[in-house]
Amino acid sequence: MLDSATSLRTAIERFVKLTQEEWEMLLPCLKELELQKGELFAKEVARAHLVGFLLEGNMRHFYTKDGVEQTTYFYFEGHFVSSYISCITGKPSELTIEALTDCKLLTFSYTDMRKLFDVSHKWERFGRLIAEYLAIGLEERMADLLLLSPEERYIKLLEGGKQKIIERIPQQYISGYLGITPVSLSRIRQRLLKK
Amino acid sequence: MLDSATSLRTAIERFVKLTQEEWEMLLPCLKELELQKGELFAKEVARAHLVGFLLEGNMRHFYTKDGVEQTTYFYFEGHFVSSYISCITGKPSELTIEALTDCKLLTFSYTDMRKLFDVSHKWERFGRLIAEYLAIGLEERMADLLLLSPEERYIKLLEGGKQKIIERIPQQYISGYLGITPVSLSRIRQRLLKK
DNA sequence: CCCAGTGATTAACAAAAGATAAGAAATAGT
DNA sequence: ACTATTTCTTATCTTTTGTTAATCACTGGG
Repeated sequence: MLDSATSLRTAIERFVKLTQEEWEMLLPCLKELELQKGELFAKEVARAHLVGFLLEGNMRHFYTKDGVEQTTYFYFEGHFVSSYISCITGKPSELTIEALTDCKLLTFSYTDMRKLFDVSHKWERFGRLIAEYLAIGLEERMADLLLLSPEERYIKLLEGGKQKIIERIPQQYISGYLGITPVSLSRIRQRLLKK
Repeated sequence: MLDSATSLRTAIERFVKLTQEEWEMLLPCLKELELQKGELFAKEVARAHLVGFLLEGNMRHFYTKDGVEQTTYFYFEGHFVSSYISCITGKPSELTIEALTDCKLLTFSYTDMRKLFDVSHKWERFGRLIAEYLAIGLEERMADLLLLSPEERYIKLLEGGKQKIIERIPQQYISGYLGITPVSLSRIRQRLLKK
């Protein structure tokens, strides 16, 4: 627990530096959680508005449309996992987060987080920076979807900093992330090989 | 100036209630700006990291790819206008904001905003809530692009709360917002008429 | 070592989108 | 009111994607 908490603290301090006192405001809110491959994180926990910090493993995050799962995001160690939008809005999440491998997480409730926002300017700032970080990622994602063709998006994924996705995630899920079908991704790969 | 400042205060107070004192922290940072139809807001101002509040008029926001403009967002009265991501990241903006009609704005620099974040927990919270608001919008946008077909996205635009876009924005720009060409949008409209 | 199950590829066809160009409709300016 | 521009629609053709189904490749369990 100590090690894992340290790893969380490091992640938080990429956004704001904490005093020991500030750090100890969060500590009692933390719980450990282990998930086996295939288990779900967000669905049942959606109404509890849980935020996770991924210590080990990979997860994916998908919407369900007409009974079909559409993967839209992946999580790796050292990053926060949450249907954050549903935490923010308070509305039930329409997405599911699934462990792609066995996972270890630290969790805390967004309700507790909100309390920290209230009592601490520093934690409030953390909240701002996390939301900004989210927005930056989403903006780039949206721009890619609007400006690039599926093939260009795949090339960008290959060449861009998202190596982990290529290395660790099955293609059927990557295709969802790119907004196309697995069949179409396979064709794109074939086309690129012939160049 | 007084009226317009009141309108800005109302917009801000949809996020946080301000005391008179807090409000007066922002007041001296405000400047009025008028743009004529076709004039640009963000491009030259990108490095100044200006944030605008739109009092009158409509604007659009577009990326330029291979010399072609791709519209991705619209602004209407009563809303904030900014390449906010570039304010946050400090990187120069790759997007341009253009007045679609004559416009009146109140502006302030993000540098000033940042100072308010430093000295006031309340303003910091405003920063968080703005970023969260941005993220919520972007997440929905991204999900729509990944989950819906162009036709479904157009129908959602027709039926959803974005009436202003349909009413006031030329189709050539709407098509960019939907991620398709103007020709394709015209065909979709034709298809829907025949149903 | 074989077999079942899953994931990836390939094939064939239908539907939709992009590109380009030409024509119709709407708008703005004089 | 008329012309000039711009915007929207329509048409044609090519490219790409979606869909469905069959095949191939890989993995893990017995």
